Amino acid sequence: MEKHLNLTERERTALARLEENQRKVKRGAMIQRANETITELFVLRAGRVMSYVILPDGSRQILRVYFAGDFIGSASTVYSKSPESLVALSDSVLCPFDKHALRVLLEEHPRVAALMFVLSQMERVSLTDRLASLGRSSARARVASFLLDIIDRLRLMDDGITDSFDLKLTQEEIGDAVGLTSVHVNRMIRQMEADGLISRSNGRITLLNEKALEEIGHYTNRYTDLDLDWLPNS
Amino acid sequence: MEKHLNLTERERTALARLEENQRKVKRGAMIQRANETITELFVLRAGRVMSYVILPDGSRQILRVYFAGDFIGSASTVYSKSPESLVALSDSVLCPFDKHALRVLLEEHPRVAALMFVLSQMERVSLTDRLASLGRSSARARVASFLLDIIDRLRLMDDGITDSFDLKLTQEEIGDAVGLTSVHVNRMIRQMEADGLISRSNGRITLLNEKALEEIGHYTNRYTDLDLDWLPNS
DNA sequence: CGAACTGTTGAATTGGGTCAATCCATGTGG
DNA sequence: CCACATGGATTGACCCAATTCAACAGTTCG
Repeated sequence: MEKHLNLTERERTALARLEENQRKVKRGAMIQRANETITELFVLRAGRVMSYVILPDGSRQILRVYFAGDFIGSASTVYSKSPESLVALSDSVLCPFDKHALRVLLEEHPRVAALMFVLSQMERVSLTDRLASLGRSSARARVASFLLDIIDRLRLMDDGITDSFDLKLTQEEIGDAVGLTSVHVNRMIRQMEADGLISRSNGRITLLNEKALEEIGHYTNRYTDLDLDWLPNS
Repeated sequence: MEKHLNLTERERTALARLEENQRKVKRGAMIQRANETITELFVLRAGRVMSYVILPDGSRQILRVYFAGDFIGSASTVYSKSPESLVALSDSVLCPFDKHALRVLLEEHPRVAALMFVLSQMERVSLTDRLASLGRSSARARVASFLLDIIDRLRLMDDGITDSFDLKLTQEEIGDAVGLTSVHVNRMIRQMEADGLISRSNGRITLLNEKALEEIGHYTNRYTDLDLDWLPNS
């Protein structure tokens, strides 16, 4: 994200201070449980994390998958009890910090505050895209756009990624993210494989025809084409 | 929202400056068209507005309904082309301001910046609730939670509201908001009416058994129980 | 007054869910 | 090194919630 805003030394230091403390967590570890009191948020330094909620009938909705560099748990800035659970999808490194540290940061570094606002807006738009996907498209489309979103977000962090990536999600989890059962996710994936759109080996997925997948999933890459010039200059 | 943060005179003035210009729009007026270039955002001073996207197959997903006091179009802070359309659901009054005005505001008033961040987080959580609703619950549940969300948001602005409100949405629009067809929305509403959960006259809806509706819709009111004490003090 | 929405209802259809069996890869403890 | 347990992937048969299609009624408004 820093590529969009030339941070001053002072700002850089202030942000780095948030990452002073580190906590390693194992795959599957619960980082935050829904409805429990929270005062911390995190920078995800390495690994992969998901947020989700469990409905009263036991079904799960995965809200978002997070990657290195993301701020997570920022709902704690508004609610005293967490609206969502956070679980590590792979061994991860978290940098926890108190919401009061965030206050100091926002007070002293208005440009960083603006940046936080912007990041929050990006996440909002990403959620609306997924809302449209769940509300108005077919199972096939949902799976396609989900895969595309994940790979595009991985590309933001790692320029080396071309057309294949490690999903680190079971088909059940994919289903819980896009509102389908694991059985039906499997059918869609196998169908996409049969159609030559993707291929798989181990947990690794290769997108063989990204153009077609974008069409199927009604997908738009929002991560290019940002306009952050209006942000305060150093 | 100001009830949560005692703004100083200076801050109040700065916020008021955003509302210097007014624009009246009629019901049905397009305020912002998806994919068109944008540089403005708005404070919705009076009336009701919705945001939505149209998918390539022509179907529509309503992303959010906005009420007086809401900031709208804030995606313009990140994207040069609007990711969503905005249309007035009733005659409305908008206060447009340029994103550069937002920059000045954020630079000079860190507490206001923090507040904007917080509002943005609240909207994010609201979207995740709806995501869970679309992804993992039945038609009945979706309609129930949608109605509850609307009435709770109206209550925030108007303490006089008890159990009835004007939806100002057609059944087709409700469907486009919760991912159903208008036909099925009608069936759910009539069923809820037959079950004595709601009643209707004109466009007005009365919730006869809110407790039961919350149960059915897996609904949690997020608007109570906020924790904003950490926000910078004046 | 007529056109164009909006709401309502029934009948037929279907996309995705449910249930259940089987396969397969990884452990893991003895 | 083997026997067995466990969790995910895969597939088929059947089911059902929601969609589609279609007809009609009530309202609004130019």
